[in-house]
Amino acid sequence: MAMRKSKQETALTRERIVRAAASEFRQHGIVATGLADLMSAAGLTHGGFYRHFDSKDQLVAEASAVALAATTEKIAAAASREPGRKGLEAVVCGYLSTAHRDNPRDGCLLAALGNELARADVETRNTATAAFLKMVDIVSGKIDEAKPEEAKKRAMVAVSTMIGALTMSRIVTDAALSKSLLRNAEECLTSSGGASW
Amino acid sequence: MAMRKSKQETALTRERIVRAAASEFRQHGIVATGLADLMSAAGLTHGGFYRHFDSKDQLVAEASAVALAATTEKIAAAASREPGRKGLEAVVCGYLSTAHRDNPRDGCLLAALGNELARADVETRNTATAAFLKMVDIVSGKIDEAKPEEAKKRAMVAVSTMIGALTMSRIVTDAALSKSLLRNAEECLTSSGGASW
DNA sequence: TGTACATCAGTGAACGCGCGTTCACTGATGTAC
DNA sequence: TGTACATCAGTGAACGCGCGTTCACTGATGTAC
Repeated sequence: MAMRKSKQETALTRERIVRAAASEFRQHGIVATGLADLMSAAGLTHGGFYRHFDSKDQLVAEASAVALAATTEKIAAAASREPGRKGLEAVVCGYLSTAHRDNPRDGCLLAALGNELARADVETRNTATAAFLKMVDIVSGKIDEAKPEEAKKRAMVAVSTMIGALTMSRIVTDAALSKSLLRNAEECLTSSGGASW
Repeated sequence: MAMRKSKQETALTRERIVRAAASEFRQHGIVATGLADLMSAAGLTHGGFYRHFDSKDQLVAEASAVALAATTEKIAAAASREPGRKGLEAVVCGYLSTAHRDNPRDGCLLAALGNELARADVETRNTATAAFLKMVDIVSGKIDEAKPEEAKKRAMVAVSTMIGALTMSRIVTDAALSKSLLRNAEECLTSSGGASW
């Protein structure tokens, strides 16, 4: 049963653990996810964990980085599909979809872990900060009717709105309200010249 | 040492536990807060917990209700201080203040526990839903330039923005960025006739 | 190319610890007469 | 009003359990000659 694996297999195993962690943390939260759960989700026993990582915190940092990279890539892809405001709409619609709401395990880490990230160690929070700024930059690049500085401000608020609305849509027990939350935020963020509030 | 307390004292003790829980949960998260920590924060030993509550989940529900009631009251108070848009500004400035950011233990539960609330039991989530709607109603009442239905939509988005921006301001490791997050959201939510995004 | 040996990925049991929960006990409170 | 007794808030020890972490062991991989 127990046996050494080739270097290639070892690297794949490590990736598998990180991906499983990225999913499990987003689904159940960091504190609530045990290493044993996580390793068995990756198809391994928990004893082997420390061949790959120094601690749970290190895995949290790596898994967070992987999860955030996936999200920024998705957002960048949606943004580049169409130019200007149309691209912005694609980003917002994707982020504020019921599919995203119902699948935190492969969705945005910032919305899935919010408060736990605020309590995570510095490395993880640095990664989260960088990812947030990247999202802001992508969105900002799609607001072409404003000066860059102003566009960045608006983008920062827009991303905050997306995170807040998605988070609330997952908390709320009323299905209609949950959907309204997503749709209202979407409308508000994509209405071009309309009134603000 | 161990002795029976009067009914009056018992009621006060119970209140003390709920208030301590409301603080500790918001500061450290629900899962990360142990009953022993919590009881000693209330000046008691952990053994006595079950004289007052059936389970940790029951305390979570009660503490959440108390915390959320305090926040909706604060918001209502700020809103009623001045009429119309001025009142809205007071609400937003208070919510998006650095004082609020730096003191989750007596701040908004929705921002402090975000993702953990999404995983809490139904009773707790119902309470959170009701509190969110109350906040939306208060804000909505201050948007007097729009029709009630439209005002409610905007209020829902505004509250989502507030929660998202406060959450992000706590995650981010860059102090200047953290402050920008709060200020940009504040500006955006209080600028009257300006462009949207 | 083939043989001998060191390496180390993964297993499964164990470590101490703190969790939520239970319980025997204490002794002042509250009640019955 | 005073006495006798039941109640029960709070203590502190203990319950089983799962946590993060460590470790002896296995045996195929990788390396040295």
